[in-house]
Amino acid sequence: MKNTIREIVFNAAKSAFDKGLLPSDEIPQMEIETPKHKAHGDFSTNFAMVSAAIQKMAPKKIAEHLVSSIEASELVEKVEIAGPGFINFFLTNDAWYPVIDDILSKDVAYGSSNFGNKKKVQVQFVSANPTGPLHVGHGRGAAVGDSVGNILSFAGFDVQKEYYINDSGRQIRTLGTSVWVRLQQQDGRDILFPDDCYKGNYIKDIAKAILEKEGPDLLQKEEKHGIEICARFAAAKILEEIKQDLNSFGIEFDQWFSEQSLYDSGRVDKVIADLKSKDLVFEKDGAQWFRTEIFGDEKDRVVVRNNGLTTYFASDIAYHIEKFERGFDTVIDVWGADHHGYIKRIEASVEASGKQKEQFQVILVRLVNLLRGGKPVQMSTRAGEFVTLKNILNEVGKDAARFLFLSRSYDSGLDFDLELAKQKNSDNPVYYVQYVHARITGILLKAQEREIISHIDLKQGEYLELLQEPEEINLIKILSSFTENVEKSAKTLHPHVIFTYLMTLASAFHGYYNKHKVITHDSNLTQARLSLVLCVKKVIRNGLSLLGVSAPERM
RNA sequence: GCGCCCGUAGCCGAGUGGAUAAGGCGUCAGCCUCCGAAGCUGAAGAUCGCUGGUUCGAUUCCAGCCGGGCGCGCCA
Repeated sequence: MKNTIREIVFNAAKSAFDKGLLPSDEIPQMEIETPKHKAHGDFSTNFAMVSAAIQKMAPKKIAEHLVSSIEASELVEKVEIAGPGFINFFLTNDAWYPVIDDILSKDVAYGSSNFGNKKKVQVQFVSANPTGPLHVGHGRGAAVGDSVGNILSFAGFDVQKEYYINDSGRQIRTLGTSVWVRLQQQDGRDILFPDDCYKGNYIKDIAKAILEKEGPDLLQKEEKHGIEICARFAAAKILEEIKQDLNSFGIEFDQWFSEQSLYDSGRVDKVIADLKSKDLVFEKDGAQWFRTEIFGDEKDRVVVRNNGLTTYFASDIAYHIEKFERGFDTVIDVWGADHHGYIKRIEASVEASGKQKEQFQVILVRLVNLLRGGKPVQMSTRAGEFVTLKNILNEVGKDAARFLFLSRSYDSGLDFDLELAKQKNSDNPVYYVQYVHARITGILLKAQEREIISHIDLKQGEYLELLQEPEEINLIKILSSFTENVEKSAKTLHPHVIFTYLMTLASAFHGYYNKHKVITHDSNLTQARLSLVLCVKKVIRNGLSLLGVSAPERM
């Protein structure tokens, strides 16, 4: 619809120039926007104001000439000049009806577009160490990453979702030691539990599980070997549980990428050697440093320590360069906001490999404050006690959790109240939106029962011109803006744009429902309204699915 | 101290440089013999942290200050 208006403005500008009303045929960067206030029309352009300098003419004068050159159209009811020179377009009701047939025919694809031009994008998220269960913070990151992937894909990007497994020797060895020590303790030996080991109770469970599998001989093994066995077993088991948790959170990754594989294939060594040959890595104090400072970082960073071991950063450089070698145009990482100091470092790696730093983007997700009835839930990392993602899913359910995680911009902190999330009332926005879907399904079934329609999934709108109520036209307008909202969400990488859109649509529907009956004694009008609400149902479903939330037929 | 992020009503918060700053919670007053009340309608509530600057126009961009969060390891 916006593009149609843009065309009308272009043509009018050209015609005004041809007629000699405007001195220049240059068309500046102008906006076609939907005004905040209905009194300002359906669409508005700042053409006259931004043209003032080019045309050397007062904005109002330009607007007058432009408006006088607009060709009459069935879509446009009237055009007004307002304020400092805005040109406001008021469309006829007829202009909006085609939206209904468009939605009915595109169905699950309505809202998708070619905005991304099939550009290859990778979204990497969660990527938690396989050393313990996922917690709330991972949940928010997971919801954000998964939705961003869905939205980009819907907007026409070629998206791959990836999980980076930090399974490098060092961390996994600590995990192995943790299990090994617990094993010894459970066998009655008096061993002090090391401070840098993982303290959670899940370690004890893993110790029991491995003892069951390997038998008591395990305890007699030489320590180094025993730790190794424990490490492998524990990492595999935890990763399996992480996969299950993510699965019940509705998330599937296209690829699980192992950090260890970067070492095994020699990529880490090769990258360091390459950087050294370009003099981007140098030696100081017995360590190898990457000159990240020349790329804008605060200081240079160590990639190989003076004890010969590589840092986490070393494999991260190799990993990000490897991603681009896989052909991605853009690589997006979803991180906890506490890692923001790391961005410059990775940008440096990306630039050093010859890519633009804009091709690497980081979504920083702020922390989640877990509450119960307004009071903070105590989480002691010292004791390894925390509320896991699994606990939350069991308590509040996938849909409520995901919707709340995406309810606001990720660059704000989020209070997640377990009591609130469980409530099935208007305090809980997920039900507000899902209720629309269930409610409409109810109406359609009723209409089918009364034999007004033979099937609840109409393929084409009927008697649309009977939709004359302002609430009806307003609903269609909101429906028609779904695609541009998806694009905006994709462009800004902000899934909460979809959340806000769904709330707006749901609110408009509930208001309409309370004011007007869909099923009336007038069968033509009823069919028209059924066409409309079916479209609302489909768009609600499409929007919810981008957020990974289900659209129930009944609640 | 340096760097990044945030500052919008009592609270939570939306807002591609545009005209009268969404919505929700909470408060107050209403709506079910009628398609699902997990819903709706109305009222009250804001010097958009402060001060300058850029602009025809700033909540939005820039600078400084104030307040909050996070980060500044040869940890991951």
